[in-house]
Amino acid sequence: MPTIGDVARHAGVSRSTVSYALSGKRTISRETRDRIEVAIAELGFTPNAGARALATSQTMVIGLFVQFFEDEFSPAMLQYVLPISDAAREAGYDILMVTEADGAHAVRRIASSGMVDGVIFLNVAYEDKRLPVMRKMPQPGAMVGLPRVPDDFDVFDLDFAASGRILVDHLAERGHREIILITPREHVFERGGGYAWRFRDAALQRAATYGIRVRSYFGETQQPAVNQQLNRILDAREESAMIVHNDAVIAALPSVLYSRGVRVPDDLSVVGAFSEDFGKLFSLPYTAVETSPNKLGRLAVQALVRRMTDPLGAGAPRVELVAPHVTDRASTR
Amino acid sequence: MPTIGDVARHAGVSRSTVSYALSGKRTISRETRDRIEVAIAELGFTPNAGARALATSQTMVIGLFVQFFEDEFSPAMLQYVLPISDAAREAGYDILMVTEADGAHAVRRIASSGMVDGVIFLNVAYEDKRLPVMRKMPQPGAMVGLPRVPDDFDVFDLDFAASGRILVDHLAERGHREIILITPREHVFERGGGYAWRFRDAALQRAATYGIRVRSYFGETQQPAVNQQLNRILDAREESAMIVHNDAVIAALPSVLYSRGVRVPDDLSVVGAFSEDFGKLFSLPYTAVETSPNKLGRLAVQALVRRMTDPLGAGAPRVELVAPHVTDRASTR
DNA sequence: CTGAAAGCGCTTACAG
DNA sequence: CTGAAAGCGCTTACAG
Repeated sequence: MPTIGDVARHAGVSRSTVSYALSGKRTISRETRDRIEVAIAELGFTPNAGARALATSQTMVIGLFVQFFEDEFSPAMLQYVLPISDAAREAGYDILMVTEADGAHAVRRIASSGMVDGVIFLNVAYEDKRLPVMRKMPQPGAMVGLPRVPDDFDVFDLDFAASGRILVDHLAERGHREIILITPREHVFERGGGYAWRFRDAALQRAATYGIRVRSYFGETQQPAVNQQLNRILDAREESAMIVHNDAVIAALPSVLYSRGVRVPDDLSVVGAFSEDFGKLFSLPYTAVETSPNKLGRLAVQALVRRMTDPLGAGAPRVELVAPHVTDRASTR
Repeated sequence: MPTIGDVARHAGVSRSTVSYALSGKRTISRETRDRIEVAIAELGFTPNAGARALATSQTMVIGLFVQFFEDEFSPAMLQYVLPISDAAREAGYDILMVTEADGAHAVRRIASSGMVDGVIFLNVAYEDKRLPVMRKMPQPGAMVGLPRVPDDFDVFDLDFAASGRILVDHLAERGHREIILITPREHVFERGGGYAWRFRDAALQRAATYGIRVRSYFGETQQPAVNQQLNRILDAREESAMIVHNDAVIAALPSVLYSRGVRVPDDLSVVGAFSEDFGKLFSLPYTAVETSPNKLGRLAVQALVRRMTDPLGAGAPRVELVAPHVTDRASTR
C-alpha cells in the first residue's frame, strides 16, 4: 500500500504538504493541490488508520458493547445495533462491536488499549459490572439502559415506569377492573434488569390507585415453555385484559390466542410494549407502548459524538428517559 | 494512559525489554520479569493498539461487512453475526462491523486504510459489487454466500441446490404429486441473490424427474402482504404439500394456518429451510433443512484466521458448500 | 540476558 | 505558500 511519502515524492512536494492538503488545515496553492490529487488518484492512496490514530490520538471508532442474555429475546437487540451503526457512520465513525460474555473484561481490553474513542453499552443493568471499569477509562461513554449510578455517562432509556402507568391508564379508562400482567422472566429481575421492575412496580402502583386487581406472572422466554405457560394462564383467566411486558410472550401470543379461539379485543383486551419493527416482524396486532430502539440508539450516538468531539462544551452528563407513546392498534375494548 | 516507556522507567529496564517480556519472544531473567510485571500492574498499562498495529502491520481486527436488504427478513442476519463475533474473539480478533449501504465503498475505505487484517462478507450476491474492490486489497477475505466468481476468496454457503432436491425427495417419498413452492421475493432473484435460484431451479428439476407438478410463487417479505398472499395461495390450493424457502412466509405460516383451520400434516404437509434458532424464535413446527448459520459463520472465521496468520500454508482458496441436513419435525405425511 | 536505535506512517508545531 | 523535523507508542533487528 502506498504511503504519504510515496504521494509526496510522486507530486514533488513534502509529506507535510500532502497531509495538509488532505486535512485542509492550511491553504495550498492551486497547482500543488492538483498535483497531489493526481498523485493520490494514481497511486490509490488512503491514509493508514493506525498511523493516523497514533499521531492524533483519535481512532474514529466507537466501541459498541452488546450483551446477550439467555433470558432475553435476541431479535430485540439488533434493533438497537443497526441504527447505532448507521448514526455512527453518518458522524464519521466506525463500529467495533463487542459481544464478549465477560463485558467488564472486554471494556478494559478495548478501552485501555485505545482502540476506540468512546463506547456505547447496550442493555445496561441496574448494577452493571461494565460501568466501574469504564469509569477509570479516559474515553466517554453513553448507555442505553438506566444503571443505579449513571454519573459520568450519558444515559438513555425508555421511561418504563411511565410506560407501565400509561398502559394501566389505557385499560382503566376502558373500564377494565381485573388485569393480567406478564413481566420479564424472574431471572431478569434478579440479575438487575431495571426495566423489568420499573415497569412492573409502576403498573402495580397505578392499578392500586384505581382499585384494579392485577395478577402478575413472570413470563417465560424459551419455547415450548412460553406457549405452555400462556395456556395455563389463559386456562385460569378471570381477567378481561392483559398487559404483556415480555418480548417472547407477546411474539407467541397471536398463535396461542388463535389456537384457543380467543378473540382480541372481543374476548380479551391486550396491550404490550414493543417497537414498531418488532411488531411488524411478528405481525402483532396489539396496542403498545413504542419502545423506540431506533431513537434511543441515535440519541446515544449523538451524545457520545458530542462528548468525543467537544468534551468541555458537552456539559454535564445527563439521564434522559424517553416518554412513552402509545400506538393504538385497537386491541382493547 | 501509561506507555511502555513509563513501565520501563518504573521497572528500571529498557523499553525493548518490556516489549519482549510482553510478547515472550525472548527469555527474560526471573527478577527482571517480576519487576516488569509489578510495574505493569501498578501503572495499569495496556499496550496501545494503534502503535502496535503500526509497528507490526497487524490490527487483530476483522472487518465484518453486513448487508441488509429490504427484501429480506432481518433476524436471519443476526444468526451469522453472533457466532462470527464469538469465533473471532476466540482466535484473538475483534470485529469491526460495517453496515454501510454502499458496501463496495465501505470495503475500500476500511481495507485500504489498514483498519482490519481481513474481511468477512455476509449475504454475498451472485454479482457482488464488494468483491472486485476487495480483490485489489492486500487483506484476505472469506465469504458467506456463493458469488459468480469466487476466486481469491474462501467461500462458504449452504448447498441450496441440494437443499431444494432433498426436500422434494422428502415429499416425493411420502407420495406427494403436487407441491406448492414459495421462493424468496422476485426482487431477490433480480438483484442476484444466488441462493434463491439455486434452490428453486434444483427443486423444480428434481420434481420433474418424479413427474411432480410444482406451482411456484414469489413470496412476500413484509406484513400485511405476507398474510394476504398466503391466504390467496391457500384459497386456490389443490396441492397436498408445500415447500417454503422464504423466512418471512414461514414465520407467518403457523398463524395463517391456525386461522384457516388447516392442520399440519393432516391437511397439508409443510417443509422449509431455516435454522434451528430461527425455528425456535418463531415456534415453527415444520420439518426443514437446517441452514446452519452458526456453522457457516465459524467456518468463515476459521478459514480467514488461517489465511491471515499463515498466508502461504493456507493453500488455494476453496469453495465449500455445506451439505443440507433435514431436521424432521413430523410436519409431513 | 539486556539495551540503544531505527522504523512503522501519519500530524503538527516551528521556521522561513 | 511550503518544508524539515519531532513525536505519537510500539516492535525488532543489531550489538554486546
